[in-house]
Amino acid sequence: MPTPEEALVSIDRVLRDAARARYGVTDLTVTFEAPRRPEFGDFATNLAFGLAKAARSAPQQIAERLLDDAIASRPEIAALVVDAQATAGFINLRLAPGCWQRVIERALADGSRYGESPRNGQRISLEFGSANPTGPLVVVQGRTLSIGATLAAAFHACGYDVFTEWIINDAGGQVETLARSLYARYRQIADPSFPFPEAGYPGEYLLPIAASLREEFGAAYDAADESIWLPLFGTRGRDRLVAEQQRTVERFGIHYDLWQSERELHESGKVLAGIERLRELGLTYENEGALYFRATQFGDDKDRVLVKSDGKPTYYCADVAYHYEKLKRADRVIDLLGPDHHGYIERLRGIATAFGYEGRLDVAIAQQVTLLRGGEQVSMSKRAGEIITLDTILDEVGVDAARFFFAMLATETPLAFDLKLATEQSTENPVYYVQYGHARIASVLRNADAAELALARRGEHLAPLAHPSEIALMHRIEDYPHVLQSVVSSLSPHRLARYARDIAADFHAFYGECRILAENRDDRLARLALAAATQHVLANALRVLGVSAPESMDRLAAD
RNA sequence: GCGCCCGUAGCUCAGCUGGAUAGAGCGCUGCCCUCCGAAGGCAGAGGCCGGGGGUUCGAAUCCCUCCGGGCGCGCCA
Repeated sequence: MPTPEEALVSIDRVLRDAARARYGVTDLTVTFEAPRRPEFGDFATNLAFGLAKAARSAPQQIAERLLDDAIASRPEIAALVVDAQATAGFINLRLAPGCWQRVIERALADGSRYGESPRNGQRISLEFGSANPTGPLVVVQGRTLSIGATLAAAFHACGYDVFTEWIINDAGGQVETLARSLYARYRQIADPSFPFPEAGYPGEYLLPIAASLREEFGAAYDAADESIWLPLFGTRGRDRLVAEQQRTVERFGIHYDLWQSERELHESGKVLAGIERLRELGLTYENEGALYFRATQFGDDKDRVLVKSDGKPTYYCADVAYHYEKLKRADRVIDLLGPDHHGYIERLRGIATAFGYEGRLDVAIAQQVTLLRGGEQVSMSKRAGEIITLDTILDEVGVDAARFFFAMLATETPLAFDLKLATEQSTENPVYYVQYGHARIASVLRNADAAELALARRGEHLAPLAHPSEIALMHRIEDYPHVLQSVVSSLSPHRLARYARDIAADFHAFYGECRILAENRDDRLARLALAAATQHVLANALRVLGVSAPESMDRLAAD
């Protein structure tokens, strides 16, 4: 018995043969899709609509004839198809359960690797989540982190070598602001009347850092000149805050291969090298003392400043150099940026094209998160002081719920995130539904006879699987590798989160319809195999999402 | 003014390259544990898919336009 994919290849062939024989149409593409409504079968094709004009007849009539010519009259195809109908111009097919059972065989054989693709040697550089080193990570960054990390894991599962990078924006004026704010806090420990800078960072998170600097330095810098303390406090503050950001990221279950300091890019000469390369290419010019990049040659609105008239390079300049580095060492570079970077996309693409890497850079924008609390908008400006840190959310809802929730939404959709719902009703988070599915299977498998379960896992006793809820679940399992591919090809990790929910729903429905530990031994073996296969897929999907797959969960108390 | 994103059920959101009666969760109304975990299942109510044109056998999906909401348009980062 062929797999569903193989069966569709055969059916595709006979349908095209039939179309050629009857209507003389040769350049025909047949696409199959799973219809929304299960009563329309496992797969449907709309090819009769495309033929209608050339064949000069109604789609429904064409569908009926193709069905007669291709499916019914070919015994080898008829054996794969238990039901085939032409309705409203569509050809609806129901595959033999044996095709679906092949999927379970495969899932059981591959286990924790099911859905993965072989290594393909392609190198991906993925940058996401980067932040100023001037404060703790906030809730909104949880979204970028979650999306980026899931994307990275999906690329890895699809056979790519993924290199994840974070850029520390530590070369601009904001580090000076940090230094002044921190210095003021340091002085205030000894002299509470010491003025806090007007545009400083008022957050409480600087207080413990100031305290530890006081402990280390004593009063050593109270009378020091600004030229002495400014770089020192800037560097110390950056190091402490980056370390805290790294702790939060790690706690969120995310690993970075590189934490790239922007300052380091300058100090190592890489920025100069990047500018030099552009100069060689004839893509720079000077105007009023500043150095410009000819961005308009690459579709940008205006040329962009690389080096300001005061001799200091811009942030963009560092990014030019950084992207030059990334493009040289990766086959494909992906940036996942925040919503305030729309205007930046063309500029980045310009870099790639200028350096001769056109089409190798993708920039995705994760849209804004608006914070609400009980329907009221929460202001999130750092200057106003009220910041909701990512750690706060992790404390309240846990890593699993946060990872799943943020990955669940399409990247380009703005999100209204209600803190009250997230914290008070965390048990309503769909992640628990998915995890419960996994735990429920684990529980059933524990109740099974160990020897029998081992036998079932060999995937040799699947023949009884034919109930609609069993077919639906097998179909869903078959879909998993395609979902992973689609996550990667469209940079849409939310599809995986949706899929996890869907397969959990299919399992729960199957569980309600069919008793897994059935009286009949054949049924029992087959259903144990299906449950075990489902468990693998759930665990694999959750792993990519960065969510744990528990063997058991605490029962909720009855109301 | 120009550019990007969004507008789908009371709320939060799916709907992949155009397909059949537009889906899910939460919330709401009913059922279902002498049986593998009720954080579950089944059934139901709830929609001019922002408005208007167009393309198509067929449009939530593509094109144009208008209306709403958000965000960008620095020698800031």
